[in-house]
Amino acid sequence: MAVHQDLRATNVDCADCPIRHRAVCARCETEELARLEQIKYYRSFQAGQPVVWSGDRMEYVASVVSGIATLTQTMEDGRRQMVGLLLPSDFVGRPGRDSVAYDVTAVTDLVMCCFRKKPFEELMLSTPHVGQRLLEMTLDELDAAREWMLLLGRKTAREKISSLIAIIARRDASLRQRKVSGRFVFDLPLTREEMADYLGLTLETVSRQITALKKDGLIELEGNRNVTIPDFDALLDQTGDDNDGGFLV
Amino acid sequence: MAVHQDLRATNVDCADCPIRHRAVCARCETEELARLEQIKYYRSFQAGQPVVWSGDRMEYVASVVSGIATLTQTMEDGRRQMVGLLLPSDFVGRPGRDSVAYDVTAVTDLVMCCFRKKPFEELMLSTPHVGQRLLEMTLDELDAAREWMLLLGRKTAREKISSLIAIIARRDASLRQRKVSGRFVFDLPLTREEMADYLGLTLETVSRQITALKKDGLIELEGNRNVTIPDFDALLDQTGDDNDGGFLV
DNA sequence: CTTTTCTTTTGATCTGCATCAAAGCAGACC
DNA sequence: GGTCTGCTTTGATGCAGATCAAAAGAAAAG
Repeated sequence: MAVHQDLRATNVDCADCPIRHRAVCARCETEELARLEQIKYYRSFQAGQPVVWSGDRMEYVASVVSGIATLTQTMEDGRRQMVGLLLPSDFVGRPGRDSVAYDVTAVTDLVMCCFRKKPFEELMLSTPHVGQRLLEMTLDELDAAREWMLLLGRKTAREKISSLIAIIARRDASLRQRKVSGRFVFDLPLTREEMADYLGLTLETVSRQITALKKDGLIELEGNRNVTIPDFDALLDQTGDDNDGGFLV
Repeated sequence: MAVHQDLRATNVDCADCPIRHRAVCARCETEELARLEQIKYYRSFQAGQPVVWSGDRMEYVASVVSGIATLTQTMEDGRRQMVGLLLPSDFVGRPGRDSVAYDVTAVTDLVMCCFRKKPFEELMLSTPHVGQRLLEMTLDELDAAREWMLLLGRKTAREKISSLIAIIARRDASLRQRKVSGRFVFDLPLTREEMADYLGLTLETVSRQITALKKDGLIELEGNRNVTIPDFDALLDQTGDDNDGGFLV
């Protein structure tokens, strides 16, 4: 999720935190920053560790400082669907509701910047900018969810994998402030099984399709995490999307 | 989307409009109501008519007064996925962005209560309650989208149809203020093809599964729109969901 | 009432992905 | 080094749902 250009980071701890950035926005009061600082704290999780379970109370809202987390839903018989992928600067939590409807899990080691919910909600009421920013972020997430629904409902396995690799490449590039063209090199943050849960496939199908993309020269692999995309547009052609560049998130 | 209990409707024109209700909330100023009235207007659409196309500018935000509309995404080769279903009291539009990313279509005759975007955005800045309510609604929609993603990614055809019928029954019942148990009778607002677009299936599969549910006594059909659910819990058992009643939307 | 058009059902066949099974690989730990 | 343990690949087979095709209803139009 992109950070506003008119915002400046004031420390490295939480450089990408969208909430905090909003608080130090040139348009806002320094008082807000002070109040956000008071209710802010950090939490760390190890790779694989649950952050919260579906149905639990979550007494804070938070943004990802570093690492990756997933939101997943699980059916009684164990079928699992990922419904959210949180990268640094993404937000999680629901002001106005105290329990979560899905499992949140740390995929890699994870640091989150948390705000206790009650004071955060009060802050939202008194400072419209914070709520405004949150609405904007939630609407972006909704757009992303709708893109994801098209993928789940109508794309083929090959299109799904191509889309996911393109999404990760793009987000990785934007986090590193690189531009979106030329040769991409990055590590897949997810296992084959996690990719399958993202895409509504089995891990075997994911593995087979990645092998196929490799054979077709659309991606190169070093080990089974490190990916190189020699020609990003060629990969985009495989996603089934209108690749006119007008892309969200 | 449920309307707050502490809100009262003041006219029949737009009885379920969540924005307007918020404006006449006992906690809010009457001034807000007056300002909302100034920027409000109604638009009607005939069944089948497009409301906006993907990529168009949408210079208003709106809530559905009566009728049904869909949000759909379409791939170049014509594959289509519904990504939103708007029933009365649902909201559509994006403060802060001027173009839409999907087609909005009237499924039945449709009346929408529209607010010109610019003044609406200004109103949001000055009256936190309106923005607050909008955030709440957007978060609800995001939860619904995530439930929908589980359906698209992991459910079988039978589970998908059962889920859709249950969703429509529940929303129909809540619109009519009936309680959620006992015998449900209602009309399907969607054609088989529209249901297929909702569920990520083909219309033939939808038809076959509906026939199967009928044969198994889980639903009764009169014509091919009017549905009776003799035993709602029995239908819920077919959806694959934890039917502990803790359901959103 | 008849004709046209759209929607729905039903049938036959095909195929993409799931499932089941086993072998290959790589990092962690002793 | 060797042995685990968890991840990934590859193979063989099966099946749910797609596709192709046509008939049967239902609603709209003349």
